[in-house]
Amino acid sequence: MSKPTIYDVAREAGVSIATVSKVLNNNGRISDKTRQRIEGIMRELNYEPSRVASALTRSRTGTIGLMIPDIANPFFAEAARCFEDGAQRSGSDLIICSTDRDDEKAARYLSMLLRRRVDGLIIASHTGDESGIARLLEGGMPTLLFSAELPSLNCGSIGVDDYAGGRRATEYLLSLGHRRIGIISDNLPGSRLREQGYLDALREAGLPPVPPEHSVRTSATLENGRTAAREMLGAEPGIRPTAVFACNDLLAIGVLKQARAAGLSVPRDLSVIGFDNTMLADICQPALSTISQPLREMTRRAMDMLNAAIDDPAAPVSHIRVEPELVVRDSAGPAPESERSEQ
Amino acid sequence: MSKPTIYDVAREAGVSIATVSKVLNNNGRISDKTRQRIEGIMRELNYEPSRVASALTRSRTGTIGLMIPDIANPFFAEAARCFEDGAQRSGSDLIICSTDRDDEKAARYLSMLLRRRVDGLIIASHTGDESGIARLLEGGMPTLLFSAELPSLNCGSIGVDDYAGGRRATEYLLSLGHRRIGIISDNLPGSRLREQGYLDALREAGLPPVPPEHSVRTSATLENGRTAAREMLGAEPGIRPTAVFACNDLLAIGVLKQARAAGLSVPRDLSVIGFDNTMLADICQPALSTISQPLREMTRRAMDMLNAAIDDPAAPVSHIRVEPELVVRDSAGPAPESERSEQ
DNA sequence: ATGAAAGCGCTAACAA
DNA sequence: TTGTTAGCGCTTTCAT
Repeated sequence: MSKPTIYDVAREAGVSIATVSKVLNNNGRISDKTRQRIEGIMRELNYEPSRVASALTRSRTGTIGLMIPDIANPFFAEAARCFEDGAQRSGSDLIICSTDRDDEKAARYLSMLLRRRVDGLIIASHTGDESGIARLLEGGMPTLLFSAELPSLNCGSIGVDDYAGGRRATEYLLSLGHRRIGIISDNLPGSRLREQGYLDALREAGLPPVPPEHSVRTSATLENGRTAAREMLGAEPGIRPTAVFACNDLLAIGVLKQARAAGLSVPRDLSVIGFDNTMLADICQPALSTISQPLREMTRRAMDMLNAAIDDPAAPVSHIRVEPELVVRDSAGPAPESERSEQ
Repeated sequence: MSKPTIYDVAREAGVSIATVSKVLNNNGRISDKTRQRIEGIMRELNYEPSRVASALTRSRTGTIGLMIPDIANPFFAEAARCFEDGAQRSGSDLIICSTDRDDEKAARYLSMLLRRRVDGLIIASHTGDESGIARLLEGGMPTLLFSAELPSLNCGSIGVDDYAGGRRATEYLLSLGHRRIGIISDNLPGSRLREQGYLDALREAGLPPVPPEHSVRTSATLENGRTAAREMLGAEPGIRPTAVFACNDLLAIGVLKQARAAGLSVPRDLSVIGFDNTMLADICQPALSTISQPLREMTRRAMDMLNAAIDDPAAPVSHIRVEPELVVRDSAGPAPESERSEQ
């Protein structure tokens, strides 16, 4: 009473297993009559061909690994969903691994994925140590970096143009008349680029360098955003920032929360802009103006790139950067009259 | 230059593959000396044993399937994270399938999981058609229903006590003096139980039956919550509900949004209570009072149950119901003076 | 158009 | 303690 195998189907149909295999994979020449008979029997037997057996003979398992920091983080959950759909379209399944940005955990997952002989790997969780990825590449594993570039490695990548995004966010704030603009950034490489865009935008606007107390770097949680904001907004009006650029939505929402707790009205007393445009941006109050990553497009292209790499591991890798977009909602407004820049 | 196999290790170590297999699985008697030599060689060769080959010989693949409506939905993302950790602890990997509550999609995923020969299945996505699950059970697939019971099927299940949760939410609102309490519920079986708890609580409080316009059933999106609230709150004060129980957080947040749009202050003019206690409840404004599902505990026990079923498919199934808990935040308050019930 | 047979990389008796 | 061997359920030449 165990699961039927290809032998059962063959016996029942009075043909050889080779024939059954051919109808399974739709190759070879099979007469319509036998094909239909065999298909009927498969249905009758509730036959499900073993993908583990076929993975052993072919070189492909039809599974791809996705490493992210945490599936419970809405940004990555949304990305994972897109990847899942993409994998599905190309007949693969996804194994999602939440690394918590823990190098040891990441290494364990990596080994697991290798043992599973995944066809390819998408890494959306920068692990700090490039050596693991370098070894993957040496081993010939098709690998794609998502939202992270490692220029020293010959590994394809796709991500939003973080620098442009940071710049765009800052320019928007500047255009609203803000001149004291704080930043809360994450430790990740992408976040550093966003910060660089921010700095350049300020410099080009002729503003003085950002004082250290208006720039904090932390890791991306709501609570950290709050803490950072508490310090930054503690100063008196006229000194504290009139706007802050948070390098992701979670941090931005922490700022919103803290502003409220401190009795500051957003956007009247303080403007806030985030990054990522997760569903949270639409849920918080006031709704968050933010920089949107075109996830759907990014993941679609990522899957295309990965599939290409799987089909031809020798193909040259590419690095793609897509344009982020400003999404205006309600959390950023004109700088207070008294603080307006002259431009 | 392909991936090393057990043969490569054996040759290099000058032993048979059986010996290598034994150190791999830590069984059989192996002298410490050879074990260490073999382990050294494995490391040297960067050997990763093929789990697909071992899955073919043993009966287990070490993977379990998780069917949910949508990984991008925070409640399920949080649950998936817990499941992932649980699977990890027992040495398995998770394949997550977002069905969008689409029966056809669910069927496709189901077949894929069967072909992958998953060791077990957690179904957290009620698909409406029990026949698929019935067939699974017949086929001997260890299956666990999460947040859904199918009394007609001999399938283990674990979930929160929805009835008690609905009741608890409603009693809380009653205790705040509300007497016109609306409900927005989902189509899912769990949601119906929550609604039943709500109805019973109202009846026992001696309140008149809920008029139809104070009870809407829709599917769980923020937008639907908003729409439902728009209708329900359109009536004049004195007629419209002073409180609404939304059967999940997403719907509740929709209500919050609509209340704000309609110029109603929460909780002064309207109290709102949700269900699930997702991270959203803490992010929205005012923070949402809600009924919490002890996800961590539920998923831990779920994994235990599933593993037990995998180890002994003949063992009797159990149905576990865990207690939900009221989490008080800021979205529910006393009923307006003029509306207080007498009790 | 169909079949026979040799693997794929492992595990698990059973021998030695 | 170690080795031999027969599968596991498929795919894929190569014959027929």
